[in-house]
Amino acid sequence: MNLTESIKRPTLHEELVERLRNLVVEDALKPGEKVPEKDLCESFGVSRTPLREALKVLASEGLVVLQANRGARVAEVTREELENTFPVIAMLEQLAGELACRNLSDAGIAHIEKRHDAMVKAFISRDRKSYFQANQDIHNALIEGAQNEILESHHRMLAARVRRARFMVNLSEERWAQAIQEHEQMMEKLRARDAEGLGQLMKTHMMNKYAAHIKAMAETSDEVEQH
Amino acid sequence: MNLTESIKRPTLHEELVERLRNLVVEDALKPGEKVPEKDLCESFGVSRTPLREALKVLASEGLVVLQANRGARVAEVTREELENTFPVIAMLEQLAGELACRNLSDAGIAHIEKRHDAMVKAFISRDRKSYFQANQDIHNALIEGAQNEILESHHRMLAARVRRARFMVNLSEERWAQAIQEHEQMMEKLRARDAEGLGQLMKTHMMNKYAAHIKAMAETSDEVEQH
DNA sequence: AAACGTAATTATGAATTCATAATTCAGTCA
DNA sequence: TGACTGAATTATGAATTCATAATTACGTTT
Repeated sequence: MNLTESIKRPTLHEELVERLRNLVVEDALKPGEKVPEKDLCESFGVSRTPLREALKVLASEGLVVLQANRGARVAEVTREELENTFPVIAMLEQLAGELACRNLSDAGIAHIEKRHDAMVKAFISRDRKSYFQANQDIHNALIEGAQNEILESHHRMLAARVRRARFMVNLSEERWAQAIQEHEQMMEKLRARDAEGLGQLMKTHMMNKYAAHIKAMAETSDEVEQH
Repeated sequence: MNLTESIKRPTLHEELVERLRNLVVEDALKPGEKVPEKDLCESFGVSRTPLREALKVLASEGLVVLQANRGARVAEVTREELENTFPVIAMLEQLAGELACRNLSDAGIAHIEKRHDAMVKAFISRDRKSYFQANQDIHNALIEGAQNEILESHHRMLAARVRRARFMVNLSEERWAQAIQEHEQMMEKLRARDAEGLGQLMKTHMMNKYAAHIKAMAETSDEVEQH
């Protein structure tokens, strides 16, 4: 046990940052919506001061936008923002792959292997919910496995901004199969502890995910136009 | 001109974030030091509320550390943090190099060429101040040239954390010459708009900078031990 | 009725106040 | 003298208050 570790007692505003972030990521507060300061204060039972502090932090993370004298709005996820974000996430995932190969313990790899198997099973039975969960677990384990806090925090920030695009819901059958295949390859590289290889694959995997998202978006807007 | 662009009128806390960030990066507030809330309020002529809001933001950027009921301290730059930060910056620079090659205008490249020449001149006359300035300008121009706001903001955040290490002061003659050579190569790739090539070089350039820093640190601590 | 202008209301940014935790300092006792 | 105790002081987190900007509601005019 590390006795130098400081006692964890979250302050009010830290707690609020967490909660508000969830509201935004979970889509309880929709993009473009005004953040109802007063209501939130009441439902959380806090005064405006800590809530506003939390909003400032969220703004610096890009999850909300502050307009002088007009309060905060949930940031819109623009096409341009996604276009800019994906390449950055892809680079971070590449680095994470490289580092995870070097720094993960055998047990850590074994754990990912288990989640991978669960993910494949979920794919076979077309259980989207379990699939997404396993997929998420694998990516998180790889990021954590990199053992680089800076990398992790920046990845988390970017992932939060992107997750709101909810691009996973319109996962096509093709893309799903392709993603599984990519994950198979990733596992091979991880088992072989081929750092460069895994990094390269993770980068590509992320960019393919983006491409699929763009494609799905285009198709959706086509449908809309037809109405 | 874009008429939809909102009017820029910085609020108090945004202004303070800027100013405080500078105080930390410029080393006016030293790592580990307590941030003197009261004094800063007086010298800036503001109340504690906006200043504290600014501190929360700086904390989320990792520049200061908040301790519950004990205020804020300037974050220490640990060896481990540097070790984690450099590879991440290097990846971002790689991406910036690739994107800059594709997105910079010819005029943009010409401008960088000018600053490069100024940098070489400064090297020849061993004018450290001008050298650092030109170097900084070149890197900034390349990051901006990537035309990716997400990339830019995350790079800025990380650069701020690292700049405080003041690793540039102990620039050895060897490393200096090597850096110039690397910059020459970078210019070649940029002129040729070789995106992959420039990206690769910028990544390596950053990691070499890190290696030189580590070496300089080791030598400094050796000297200390001899005393 | 639609458009404009103005007053009332509300929301926001920032200062101030308040309760409490942390720190300093003085006094006591070994 | 030096370590400990507890009161006084200070600093901090959060609530409240206050001034002002933004929004809404209303009335007037055409």
